[in-house]
Amino acid sequence: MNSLVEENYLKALFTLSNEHGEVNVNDLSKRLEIKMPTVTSMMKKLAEKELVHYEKYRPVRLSEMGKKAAIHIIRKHRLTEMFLVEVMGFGWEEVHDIAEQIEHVKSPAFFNKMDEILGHPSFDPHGSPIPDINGNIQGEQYRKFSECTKGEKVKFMAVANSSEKFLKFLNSKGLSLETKIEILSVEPFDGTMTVTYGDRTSEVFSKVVCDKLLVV
Amino acid sequence: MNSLVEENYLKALFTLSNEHGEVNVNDLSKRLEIKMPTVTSMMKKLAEKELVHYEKYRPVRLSEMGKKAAIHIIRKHRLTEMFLVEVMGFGWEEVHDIAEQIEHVKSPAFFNKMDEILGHPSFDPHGSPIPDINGNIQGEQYRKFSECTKGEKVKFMAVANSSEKFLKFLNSKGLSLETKIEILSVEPFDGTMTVTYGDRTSEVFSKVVCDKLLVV
DNA sequence: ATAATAAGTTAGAGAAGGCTAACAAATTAT
DNA sequence: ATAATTTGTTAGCCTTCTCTAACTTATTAT
Repeated sequence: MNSLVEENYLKALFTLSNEHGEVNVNDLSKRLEIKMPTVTSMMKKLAEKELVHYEKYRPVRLSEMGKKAAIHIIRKHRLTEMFLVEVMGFGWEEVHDIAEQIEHVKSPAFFNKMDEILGHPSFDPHGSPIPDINGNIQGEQYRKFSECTKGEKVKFMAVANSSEKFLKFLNSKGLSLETKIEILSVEPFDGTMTVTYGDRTSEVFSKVVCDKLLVV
Repeated sequence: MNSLVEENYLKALFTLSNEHGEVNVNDLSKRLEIKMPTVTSMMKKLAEKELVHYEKYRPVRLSEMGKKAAIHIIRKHRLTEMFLVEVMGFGWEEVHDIAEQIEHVKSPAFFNKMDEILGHPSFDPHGSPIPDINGNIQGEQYRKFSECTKGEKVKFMAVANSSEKFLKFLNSKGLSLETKIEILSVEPFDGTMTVTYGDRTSEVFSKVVCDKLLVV
């Protein structure tokens, strides 16, 4: 069995490799807010346990075993988020930190019960896919909103970041998943977009925001 | 903030002192399955943090602060058990180990939401009182069933032990909370009791079992 | 009252996971 | 091509929580 700390490394490794491809010790260090020497030594340990492939000075890759373990934790995290929103009535901006703790609970029965109560959902409240019990992930490939162009009409499907601050910002803009957005203009200089959706006739979003919106 | 490990010591200290009065290092050691020298050194640490009163070779007592912290964890544990049974549909025999993990979650909002969804329950699925948010405990004082005598008719109100094994035994005997039990006879030699309840005309319970049944 | 047993403490060690300081390798910029 | 910068590693140390071995105090039994 992997420790809570190991689980956090595996999860970070998985999500970083989905975001960037290759994952360096430095990326992990920044994501986990743990100093590089500590990360290096953990990589040695995880390599020893055959959860990662690691050679010094080279990027780190999850092994098949490591990937399986990571997906299992991500499943627990996302099921928990869904449960917190759908069953307990939390807002999508409140659930990340709680799920971050509950994902480490050791009890297949607990998460299977959540899954059952929720009717085996495929996506969490932030639009991220929930792996099934065998680790299969419904592979929706979304586009970054920031890469869309003037005149396009797209549907907001997921966020690339579940921090409370960002989600509260979206709440304040009345923007929720499944909303259809039309791009009125894109400022070439800094990527700022002017858009319309729902009853908002004209809202302006910076590139920082648009980068975190995933659409189809 | 207290660590998960400290929380477990505080909780054990609280429940043991409710069961026995004085709590010795040895009692804690047995309950937590941690060797005595480790317990001794943790007592020093908790005394340093003013969570317990401790002098060497003497029994340990929780300080007011320590008691408050312990009650807070017990509240989280019992709310969780109630939630698992009432909202998620688990059996009373399945919830202890899961609650043991979830009780350490740091999120007042999470437990307050449970409390609200459950309608501020006063007792958990095992009949133990759930402290309210201010630490007040509905102080029902139950009798040990094993101390009752022939001819008495009592009501089963709580169990003194929530282990899966014991609760599965009670399930197999069709015995659940609120059941009225009549004592047909008590064997003076070993305290074995012959009883009747529900549709069971004659069941025999050893003292080991009767000690764990709390009645009124 | 003293011997035997149980309970408690001290000392020292170890695993896990974190850190800083110093150095080495790799990458980027000139 | 070399210098500067960034990234990664090694070495050594710290804290938390655990242990065993050896010793001391307290309790129980004769």
